Amino acid sequence: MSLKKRGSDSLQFKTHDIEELTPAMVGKEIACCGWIEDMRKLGKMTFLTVRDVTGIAQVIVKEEAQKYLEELPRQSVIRIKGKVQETKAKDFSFEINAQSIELLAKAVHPLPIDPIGRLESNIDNRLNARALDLRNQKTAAIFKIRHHVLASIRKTLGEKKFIEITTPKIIGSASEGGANLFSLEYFGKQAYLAQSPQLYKEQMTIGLERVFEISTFYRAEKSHTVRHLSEFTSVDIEAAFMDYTDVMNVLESLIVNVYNDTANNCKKEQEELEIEIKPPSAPFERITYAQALELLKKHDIKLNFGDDLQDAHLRVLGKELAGFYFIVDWPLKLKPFYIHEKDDEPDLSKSFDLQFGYLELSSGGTRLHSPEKIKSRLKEQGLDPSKFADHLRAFEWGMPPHAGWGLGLDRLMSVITKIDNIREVVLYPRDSERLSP
RNA sequence: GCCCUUGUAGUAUAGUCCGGUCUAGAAUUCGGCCCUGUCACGGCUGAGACGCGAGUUCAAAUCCCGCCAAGGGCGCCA
Repeated sequence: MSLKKRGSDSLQFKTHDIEELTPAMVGKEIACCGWIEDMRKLGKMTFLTVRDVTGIAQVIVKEEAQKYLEELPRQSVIRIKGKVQETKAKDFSFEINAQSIELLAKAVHPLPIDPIGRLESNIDNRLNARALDLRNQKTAAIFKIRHHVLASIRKTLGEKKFIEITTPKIIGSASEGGANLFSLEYFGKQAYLAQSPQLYKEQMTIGLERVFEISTFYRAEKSHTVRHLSEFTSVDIEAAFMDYTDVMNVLESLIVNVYNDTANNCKKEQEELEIEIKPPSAPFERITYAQALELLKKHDIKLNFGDDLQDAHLRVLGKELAGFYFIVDWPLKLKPFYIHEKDDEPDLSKSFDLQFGYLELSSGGTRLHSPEKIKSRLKEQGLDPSKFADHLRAFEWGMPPHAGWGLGLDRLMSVITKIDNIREVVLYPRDSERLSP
């Protein structure tokens, strides 16, 4: 029996992944590996279903091979050598008649959750046993989709001439304002975990013009909701010579491509999750902040210009505007110091949020590139420009006009998979209560 | 930081409102026996639980209080 050949690779353990087995191989001797998902003993023969990451196969064990079945609990890892043969099974088009079974690793029962999901374990137990939870095909489907989402994002941004970068997560200054940062001791100095690559990605437009980063960032807020985590994955772009409408278009086509790619590449995963990924049509609806206030007025919610849109308000808007939509032209005072004002209406800003229903997925805008303007905005917001000296120096070196956004990948995942709790779509979520595993 | 809800075998649950019927039930998992075409196989059988502490009561899984844990909401989230 020859070992599995995959390009120039050969695998020591098996001749085939399970998905590579076909009814046309009846009579052929094969070896494959996987986890025992189910077992039905019928006297002098036993049916196993064995799963690897590619699929599931039925194995029949009888006669002498039955000696291998002792001490073989479910979820144990086994290597099967056998012959492909025809089957009478309902759900399989062939089966493997085992000649030998090698126990590679025993699963020690009781297991902390039901790994195949017949009894749906609660999220707490599943997160405590996350690796085992990935044997549940619903859970595995989420992270297979996530892989395709990431691949799609990299493809789209690469095609649009964005260069992938990685910026520091350990930073020396917490002076940006806004969210609370985690602090840590760094060789005797005070350091912080970055909440965003904002300043670095802006600086990188000088040398690389269009950059993007996909990384985890940190926020030390005791938020207790289904949409917040202390450690989250952000997709960030920054592009020289673009303004906020340009980067909105980038975001829009990125989202549409993600939907198209996952719709096409993740058929099995959609079945597992009992969802249909339906690509949205571009352009997404765009309403201004002022129009959002008008809409809310119709629902007897009276806000003054300059009031932020609270969660309750966004829920109302989300019912009016199903799916993806942009809220643009926010009051300047609601936006961070680096956001550019509108040329004709300086109380407004060249900014946008991308929403899905009530959920904010992304925010971005045209950035200031004049260091003088940034300094005065910093002062307006009660921040000390001297704390930004490193950053502001770069603005003296030929900072191009630029725009960008940050997109919450985990929130996007929860929208795509139609799973409300963000913890479901993150392998090992970190929130104010959970630090392990 | 504030508010609400929930803690019963490994898992997921019934019972809690209205204390006694609970020696805590069914399922699944796990162990043993039987079974040569299962497919959530089936049959027989065994093991396994009231989060912790204090209280009320003749009597507490059930009511009260505290603690712990979990889930959710608000706020926070440049």
